[in-house]
Amino acid sequence: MELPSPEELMPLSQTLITPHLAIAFHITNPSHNHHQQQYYSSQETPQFPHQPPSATEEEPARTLKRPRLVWTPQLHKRFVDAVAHLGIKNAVPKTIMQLMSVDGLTRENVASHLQKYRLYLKRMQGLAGGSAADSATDHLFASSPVPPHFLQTTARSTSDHYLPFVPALQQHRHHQQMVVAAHFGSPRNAHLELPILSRIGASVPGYVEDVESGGRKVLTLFPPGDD
DNA sequence: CTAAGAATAT
DNA sequence: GATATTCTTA
Repeated sequence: MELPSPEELMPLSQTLITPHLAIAFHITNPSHNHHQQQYYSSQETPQFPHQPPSATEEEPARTLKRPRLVWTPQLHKRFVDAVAHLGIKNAVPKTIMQLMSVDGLTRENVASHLQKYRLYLKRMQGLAGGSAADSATDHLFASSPVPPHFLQTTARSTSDHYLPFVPALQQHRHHQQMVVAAHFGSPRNAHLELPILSRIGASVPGYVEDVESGGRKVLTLFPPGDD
């Protein structure tokens, strides 16, 4: 099965800044500092107010506060594809995350989304007749077709995985995106028993996308627009 | 100890 | 409401 080549992949990206940059730019908690919550390209150089009296120590990357993840339809599609490919059994946050191989995507991100998605699926099974289960909330979930076997009332025993992992093709239409300097994409999760994963060495290049959402700067893993 | 999943919190 | 974080449990 075709695995996404770097060119085929959506410009999946995660706004990431190195701990060093975060410190240097004094980027901290968005809820406390949302007015300065920004992510800078390698060229934009913000003028930060000042350095806190005793904050010159490097803070571990895992301790840094990550920006809120926005689940774009593209990203959700990757999620669904991953779940479909894995089968309900193996579709747990960690595995899904690994198969998605989206740079910067955390297990918690996936876990939270999975929880919501399962609720959606459950709610959808109730409406077997044909009445649409849309409440403007499900627009995201409705954006990607739900694989039939997701809606099994009881878990299957055999054949639960077979769908090819179809990468979301992207017509190089995303122009001037800000390419961030920080590139966390490395063979971070490159050892797994899953055969497919061994072939997925690819993490996606980094693009930065600031998005206004409810007055807060938020980060997207995909540029807005076409699919 | 890790991580899934549900329950809360922001 | 969407996503994050906490909490309990496997």
